Amino acid sequence: MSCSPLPRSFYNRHAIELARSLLGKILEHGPAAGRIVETEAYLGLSDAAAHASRGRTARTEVLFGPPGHAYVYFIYGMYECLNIVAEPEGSPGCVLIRAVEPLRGIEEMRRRRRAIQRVEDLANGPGKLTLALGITRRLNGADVTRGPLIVCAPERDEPFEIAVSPRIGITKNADWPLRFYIAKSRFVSMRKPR
DNA sequence: CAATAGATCATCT
DNA sequence: GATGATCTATTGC
Repeated sequence: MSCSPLPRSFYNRHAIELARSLLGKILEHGPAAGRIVETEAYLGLSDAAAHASRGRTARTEVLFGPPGHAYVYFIYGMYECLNIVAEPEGSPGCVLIRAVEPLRGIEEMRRRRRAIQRVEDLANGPGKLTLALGITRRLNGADVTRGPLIVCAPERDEPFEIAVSPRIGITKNADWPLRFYIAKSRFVSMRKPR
């Protein structure tokens, strides 16, 4: 089962706007798919917490490229995190995907996360969802409008309320309210800001 | 329940 | 050489 990707124009706007708009959308990688329930905006040069704040390097290259591409980076020697590049080429805003609600390919997700019992815990964190969906650095720079990793609109648009909080796990600009999540979702990550 | 330790390495100083 | 957009297991109350 597959969905049809959102167009590039969807991503060509400010990171904060994109972070809100990605909530409720479907993230699909092969047989595995989930509904995006939690995101964070990273703003670029003005945002000391953003990787791109230090300018253009080998790692941050994709952030400065055109919108609608995946930025996947390796963190803490162990995990990988998925971002979607926002804003026009040259402007490095992006959106960190922090949690998804498993929809399809749940058996595949369980296989990739052996020890996990509850469906709620399969992808409720940035490092967990990449494991559950099989997303690795091989997908860094991949075009999210073309696959194999794609983002698309849900078949039925269900209304939801968006909650806002500070971003999680950062030390710089730790009070900026750039984390967005679906208010009543059981699938958002639980860790507290620091 | 909350707090913390340990795993482990690419990136940048 | 230190740090980091994390997660899990374990310890302690």
